[in-house]
Amino acid sequence: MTKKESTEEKILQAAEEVFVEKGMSGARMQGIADAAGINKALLHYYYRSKQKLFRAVFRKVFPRFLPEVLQVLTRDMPFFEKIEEFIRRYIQTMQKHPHVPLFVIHEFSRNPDEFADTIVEVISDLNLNLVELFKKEVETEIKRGTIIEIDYRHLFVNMISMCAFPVVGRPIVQRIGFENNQRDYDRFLEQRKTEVVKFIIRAIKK
Amino acid sequence: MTKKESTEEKILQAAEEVFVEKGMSGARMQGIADAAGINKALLHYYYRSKQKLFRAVFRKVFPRFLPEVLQVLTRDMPFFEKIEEFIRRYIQTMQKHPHVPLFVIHEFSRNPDEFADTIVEVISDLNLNLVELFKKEVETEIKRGTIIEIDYRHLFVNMISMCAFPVVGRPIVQRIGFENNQRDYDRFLEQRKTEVVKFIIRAIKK
DNA sequence: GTCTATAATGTGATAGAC
DNA sequence: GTCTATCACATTATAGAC
Repeated sequence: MTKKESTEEKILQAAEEVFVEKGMSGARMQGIADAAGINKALLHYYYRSKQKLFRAVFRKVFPRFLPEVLQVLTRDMPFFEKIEEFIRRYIQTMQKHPHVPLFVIHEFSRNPDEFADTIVEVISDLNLNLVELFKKEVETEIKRGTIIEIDYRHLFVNMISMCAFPVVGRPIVQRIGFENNQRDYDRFLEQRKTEVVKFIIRAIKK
Repeated sequence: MTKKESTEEKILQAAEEVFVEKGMSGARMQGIADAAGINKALLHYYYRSKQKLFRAVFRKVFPRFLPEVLQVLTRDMPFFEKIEEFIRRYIQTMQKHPHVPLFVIHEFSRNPDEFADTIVEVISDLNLNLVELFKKEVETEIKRGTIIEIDYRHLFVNMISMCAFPVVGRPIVQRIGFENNQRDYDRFLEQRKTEVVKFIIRAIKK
């Protein structure tokens, strides 16, 4: 690895930390430089502007929001097992990168046009057909009579919601429902890997 | 109403709009002054600093996140109907104030200590016993044999998640799953008022 | 109470030496 | 490629007239 690549990578890494924590408008170039252990001017040498650096970070982080986990949907395994695997992995990923969903949603909400192309691009690469694939699979199971009649979009959003929201809203949910006890909430999230699966399957199984 | 109260209220209203849209660090005092149709200096005359003004806004907006809707839980009505009413109202409130949950979560995450007292205070006023009350009600239904054995916390978080997340994550979900069609997504949210209820009841009914 | 003008500082970005 | 020094401008906040 050349020295150039190393520094550039170090900057991106530091920028990710700072941007994800403080958001675009809250982050400071000086803070990123400090986190990277380099000089402010170098940031501009490599990335020209704060906005361009942010775009690079967003491009890097976004895929984790619709994690590779979606790939699970392509596997050849029974429907219920697939759901189980999906839930387990999605919560796992959220636990590993707890700030990602809030970061992605927040920045994208504030500035949809800025990142629409990035999202479309990433989706096209990874997941375009995956939603369609999920739809077909749900419809197949309905015909088979293994699950009840249900709109695949509601089912899918229910799944994502129950996995992502407890992580996105953690600061508040933990404080209100768990006396702000971190260990308890970690246990709670761990339990959800099985609880959510049971809940979903019970809701749709015929 | 005196002129003083009127101006102060106008400022708070404008500040709410701007802060909720851009966040604490993204908002500008000039922008708030413009939105209120007054001069920048007046903001400081009434609220001394940006931070103090923001605190006032947060204090005002937060209760909508755990809406008065939680009060539904205190009503004397059958358990399943109560759930139905809760879901319907919660989604309704989120539709009406779609930016609130993201705003509250984002700002609180970035600065928990700054708002912890506000949250505790509001919760104490409104909802402290409500979670406890929900717990008892769930346990009663379990004993009665009307619903399956389930941890009330998972059930409650599931309910909140399926209502709030589709609104919080709307910009992205709408783009990925609904070709960014606003009407379709509005319809989708409207459907959820009944779909989520059916989903939940099916998941817990014995 | 409300305004204009301005101070005081923060911040993104660039120039230029090495 | 990396640094120091600095510019240009945005932004919060205050002073002081009315």
